[in-house]
Amino acid sequence: MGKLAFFTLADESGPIQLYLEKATLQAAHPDNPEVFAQLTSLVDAGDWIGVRGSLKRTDRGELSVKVVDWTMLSKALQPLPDKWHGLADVEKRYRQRYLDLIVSPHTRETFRRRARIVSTMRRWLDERGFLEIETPVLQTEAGGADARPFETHHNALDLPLTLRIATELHLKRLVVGGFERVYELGRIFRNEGVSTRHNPEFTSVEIYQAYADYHAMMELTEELIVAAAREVCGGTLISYQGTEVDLTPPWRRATMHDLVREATGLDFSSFEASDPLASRARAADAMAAAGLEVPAAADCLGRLLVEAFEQTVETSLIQPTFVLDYPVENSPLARAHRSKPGLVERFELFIVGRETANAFSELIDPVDQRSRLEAQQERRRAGDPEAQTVDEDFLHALEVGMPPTGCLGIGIDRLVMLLTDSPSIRDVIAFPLLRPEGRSGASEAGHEADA
RNA sequence: GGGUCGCUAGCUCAGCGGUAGAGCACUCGGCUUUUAACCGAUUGGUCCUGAGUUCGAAUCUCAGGCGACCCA
Repeated sequence: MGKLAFFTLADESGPIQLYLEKATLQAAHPDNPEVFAQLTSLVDAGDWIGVRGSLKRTDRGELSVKVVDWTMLSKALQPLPDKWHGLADVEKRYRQRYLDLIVSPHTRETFRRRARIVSTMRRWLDERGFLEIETPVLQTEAGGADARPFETHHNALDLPLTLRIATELHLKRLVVGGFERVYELGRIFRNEGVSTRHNPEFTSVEIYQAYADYHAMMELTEELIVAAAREVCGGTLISYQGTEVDLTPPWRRATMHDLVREATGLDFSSFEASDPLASRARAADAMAAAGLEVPAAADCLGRLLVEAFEQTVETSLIQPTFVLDYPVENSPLARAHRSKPGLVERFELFIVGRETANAFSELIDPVDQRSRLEAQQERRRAGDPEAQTVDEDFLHALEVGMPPTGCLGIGIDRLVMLLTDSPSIRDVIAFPLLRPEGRSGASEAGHEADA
């Protein structure tokens, strides 16, 4: 049996070396000559132990605790992953996140940053008089976005319910009620596929400001995201997956028409004809001639424009870019453009080729809103499962009277990906949705290991 | 939805038609100023599942499961 041993003791604040000297321990425990052997033989990597002792620097200069007493706080029954290689298996990192967190400081740092981003955004909004109000997750009608909801059921009321796909329609009711600045930062659920950019439950913040329009929301977007970037990246020049991204405002503003024309040479405003079908046909021919796909579901000029944008422009928008003025057909909740017929006052923010925010001057005209939602309902009947429904109570609220309002929605997960240099949305969600494993899955994963 | 790749010990991986392996971890013993791997020994496996080909399958074929990445 030796006379000396070294352990590394770590808690969330970091590691420190334990200097274990047989003579010191025995002198402190004259009644237990085996104290050194017990400590070195009973303690394994992963156990939680407590120690008492004095600080010293070893001959190698490492700050250490010279241990005189110790106690086992919690025993690890499962061995830790290889201390050098860590958890290389991506799937295992997601399925057993607790292990990933133990062995990967980088993963821990990502979730610390996520927390700081969220708290910075809340503080920024609170300081400017925005009020956070929680709206229902369980809804009889899922509205406010083009997406399919999760369906559930309330037993006592025998009532079918859906999980919310957006917070929009309730926050607008609050504006009707007189709150001029409201927001909600919370979980949204969409019954859709899973990818490096999509998780069925994700976090968004929606912000509503009365007497503002989408131009004001652009400035708000810049300031809010810059505040988060400064908090976790220390500035506005960041690197994402090897690409330099400059978040210094002001960010580029460009209309969807101009961006599509730049990329393809196609001027969609020139396709307009007196007959909507003729407009659509002219645009379709031009797109086909330019080598673009023309999906049948894109049944009008506006949808074709968006299609052309998605095919040719979207992924090329690396530096932050506000894309302005969307077709009315794709934006049933946005206000008609003040000067451009057929368009709405809406922007989406793209960074590293990904939609990161969406905003508009709100549609507050209840008559216009009703006809747009009825058009959506018609699409739904025609087989589009993502088309919106008519929410009569929401329309009633608009009839009571809503002030001009700007709104903004930001995808928190995608923003966190950007600011933590994470390639997959699963890297920024602690427990992303995964298909259950057939055999060992849930039961074995229940035995947690500790650091 | 399409394609490519992966799944072998707790972890990281090798083996690619002929007795299932290595390093680390675990257990036991030795060493003791170490910074991923000190020295010895012992443990440890439904080679993802199922079917097929074969004298013989972790290995080849097919189907399925679970993932990763790319494309739409």
